[in-house]
Amino acid sequence: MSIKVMVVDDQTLVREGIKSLLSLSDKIQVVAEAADGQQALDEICLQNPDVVLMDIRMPIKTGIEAVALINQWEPDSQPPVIMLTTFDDHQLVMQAMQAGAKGYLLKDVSLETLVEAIETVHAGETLIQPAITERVLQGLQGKQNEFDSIETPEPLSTKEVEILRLMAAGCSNREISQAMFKSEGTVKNQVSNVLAKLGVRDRTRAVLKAIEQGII
Amino acid sequence: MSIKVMVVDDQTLVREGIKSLLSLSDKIQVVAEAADGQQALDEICLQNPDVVLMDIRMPIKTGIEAVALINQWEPDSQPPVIMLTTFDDHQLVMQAMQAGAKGYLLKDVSLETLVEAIETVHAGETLIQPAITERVLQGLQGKQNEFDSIETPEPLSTKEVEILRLMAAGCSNREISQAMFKSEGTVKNQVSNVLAKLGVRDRTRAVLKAIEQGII
DNA sequence: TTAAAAAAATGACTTTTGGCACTGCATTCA
DNA sequence: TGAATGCAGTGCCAAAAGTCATTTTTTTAA
Repeated sequence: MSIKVMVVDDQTLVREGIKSLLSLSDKIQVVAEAADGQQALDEICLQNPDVVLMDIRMPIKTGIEAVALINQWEPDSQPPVIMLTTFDDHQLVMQAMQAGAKGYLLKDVSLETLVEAIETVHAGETLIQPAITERVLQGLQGKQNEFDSIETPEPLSTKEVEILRLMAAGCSNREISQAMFKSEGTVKNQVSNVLAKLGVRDRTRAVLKAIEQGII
Repeated sequence: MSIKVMVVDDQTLVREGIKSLLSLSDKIQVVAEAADGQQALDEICLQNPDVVLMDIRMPIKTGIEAVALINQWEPDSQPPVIMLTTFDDHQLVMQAMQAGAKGYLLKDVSLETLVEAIETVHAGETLIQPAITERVLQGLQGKQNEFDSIETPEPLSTKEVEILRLMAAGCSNREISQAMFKSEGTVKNQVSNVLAKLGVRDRTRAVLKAIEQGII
């Protein structure tokens, strides 16, 4: 029994393309489509899809409005909605999630990933990607979520900035220790301090944050 | 005899979708694809498509840059290029036209329109306002930017780009594995491949390189 | 249908990272 | 004097990252 999917996107080429693509999978059956949020609502009632793939930016009724309205229906008649997004959409994506979308995927995703995501939400599970792609969407100049933003931007000492610069140059702890004539253990401690002050958990993010904030 | 078409778009879903869609028409045969301008140039040499459909906004080399470079080739080896654009972005479109594109289409067109557009440019005509555009082209084809990438960076596969983007979002291997519905071991292998192809030794450098080259 | 190729997974392994607790040392300031 | 602070170092530990060889699965092509 294949999963009944509905595709909502205002761009004909994209919508038809995704339809055509999904038709290659025998696990998926595209049973409906729509070019805007309003049409989507109507079609869902008519066709009862198992899963809805919905673009965010659409005329008449946006994907966000559509999701919000779907969420007011009786739980049994609510199909899970996966938002399809581009890199430009971060704010909208968060709105959509709050409105009740079950997850979102970048359009930059492979067919296999898409199919697996559809299967996942159809099985009643939540897409894990949201928490992750959020950061992709936010990109380099992303803003923090509310919890992080309470952070006191704890100032880095001169040495810590030096360390951070070397980290951002791609140096390993050992290389940093050699560059700064310190023991590797000391460097590790310093790196830990930097991570803590920046509120991140590993050096990759520290570097990203440093670039973000123009520290380097 | 069908028209050999190449599809260039960085968003996998869109690219594959258009490919799949075009395959429905027996007038069209998709013989190649690419995810960025650089790949596009390589593929054109290899596959000799009759017509190229190209997105404007892409990493590494934009559609505009790619068109500009194609236009430096010998006239016989220049396939006509149709730009695909998401929004009505006059600025970029005009740049692309000046760089030598034969026309542009919004992605919001039907399959039939797309096919007709392909046939049109394949017949040697220009898509929009031929008289005017043609003149504009004549006047502005002298100046070219010459940035040749001497290094041939080994091209990343679709999945590898997906991985790299997640890496650049600060995701751990485990998070990536969850986002892509793969095992952590597989992700480690893939990450290793990405590192090798980028010629770097750890993920921090990979991310830095990705940022440098605009992959993310 | 079978063979070859690509993608995915596994397991064993080494290195790197990051966290933590604790010591020592020098400087500053009340 | 002594408490506080910042910097350096040590040792230990667990987790994550990265490498490699190999197997299994899936896809693709012949």
